Amino acid sequence: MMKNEVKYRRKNSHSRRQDLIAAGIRCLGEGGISNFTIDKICKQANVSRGLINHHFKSKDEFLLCIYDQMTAHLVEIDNNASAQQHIVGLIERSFDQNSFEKSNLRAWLAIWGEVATHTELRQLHESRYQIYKNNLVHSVDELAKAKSINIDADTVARQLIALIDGLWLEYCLHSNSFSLDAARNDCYQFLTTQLGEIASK
Amino acid sequence: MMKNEVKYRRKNSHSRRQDLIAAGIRCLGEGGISNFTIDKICKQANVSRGLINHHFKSKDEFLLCIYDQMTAHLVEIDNNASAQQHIVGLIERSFDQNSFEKSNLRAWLAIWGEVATHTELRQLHESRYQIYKNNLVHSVDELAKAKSINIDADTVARQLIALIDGLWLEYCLHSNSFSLDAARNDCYQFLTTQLGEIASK
DNA sequence: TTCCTTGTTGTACGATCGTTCAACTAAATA
DNA sequence: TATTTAGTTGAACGATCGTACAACAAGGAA
Repeated sequence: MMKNEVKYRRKNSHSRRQDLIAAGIRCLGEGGISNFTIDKICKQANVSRGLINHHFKSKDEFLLCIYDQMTAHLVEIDNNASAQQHIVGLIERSFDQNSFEKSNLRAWLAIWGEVATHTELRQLHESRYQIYKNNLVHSVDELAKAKSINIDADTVARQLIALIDGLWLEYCLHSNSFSLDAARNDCYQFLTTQLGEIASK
Repeated sequence: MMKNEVKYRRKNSHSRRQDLIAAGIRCLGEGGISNFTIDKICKQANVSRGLINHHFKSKDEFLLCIYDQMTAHLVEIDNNASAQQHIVGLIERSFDQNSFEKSNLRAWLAIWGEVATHTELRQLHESRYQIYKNNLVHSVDELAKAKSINIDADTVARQLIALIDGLWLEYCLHSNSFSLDAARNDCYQFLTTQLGEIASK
């Protein structure tokens, strides 16, 4: 007889939830919301079909947890970083080759598509966006004041977010149209016209 | 007896196809790709379940026709318009209250989400984008030359497209965050920094 | 009026959807 | 070792998915 003939290995609730969330994000990334299926998610996570409903109340709540995971890093703030470092970090992270592979266009499209339907998801989405934007407004304002430049920080933040999102979207949809370097430069050029010279890195 | 006791009224193939396409776009807009269902589309179009497969070979081909319809106006060019009118028209149309209601975020998100999966859809998408962008590059280049401004038209076009798309996305996802007027102004401000003063309308 | 074309209906099919739940068992506890 | 806890399985449910197709009928042609 073999020694380890166990049919499956147990994990504690937290660890298994993480596995399932990662599998869910992978499914979203590979085939959008149509691929976001109990069957396929469980297959991705190498667990049986019924397990996901043991760890999550419903599919909707599961999606909420996935959104939480996907956006957590966007609202984290490094208190040791300067305003400029915060802004530059945001741009660099948005167009970094490594993190880029992970953040998947289709996963985001799917999530955004669901925001209109699911009340709780929309609430979390709004809340995350407010924090994300306020952090940026604060940094832009700080930087402008340090440089004695008179601008509307709210407007500049909105424009920068739009530019980043638009470039990101455009790159994902037509990756051979331009490079990530070009996208980064576009952002820095915009910042320079608004806030003067920025040391990009 | 009533005069018109007909069970249904016929339409020619073209007219019925248009009805179904309109219904399909409405379904996409209301609930994304999950709502894009033969059942629901036919209900929207007030026809029976089986009719759609009579007028379209498959659901995939139907989606292709929908994309064609949704993007047709983006690649049309008015030969009587100046370069500046072309660019201004693009911005105005992107953030016009009326046309805005029709062009629905979720329909676009759903379409973009499918681009990665369906080969033919991706090909049409790439082709449309190339035309759309080339038209803009051409206008930017013409305007810059007329003003004797030395810029890279390709870069400016890319940035403007990204800004428009990003603002549009941001507005759709957080419509109470800023106004369509603000979005328009953002675009004109960007253009002004690149090409000098633009008469916005 | 009768015939014919073709637009339209509605049922049927197998596959897959999200969820439930009884049964099982890995692994910690006593 | 025996008992308990709780993580896991897999079958089953009704609903809905995309597609196929035989039957029907609207409306023009003869």
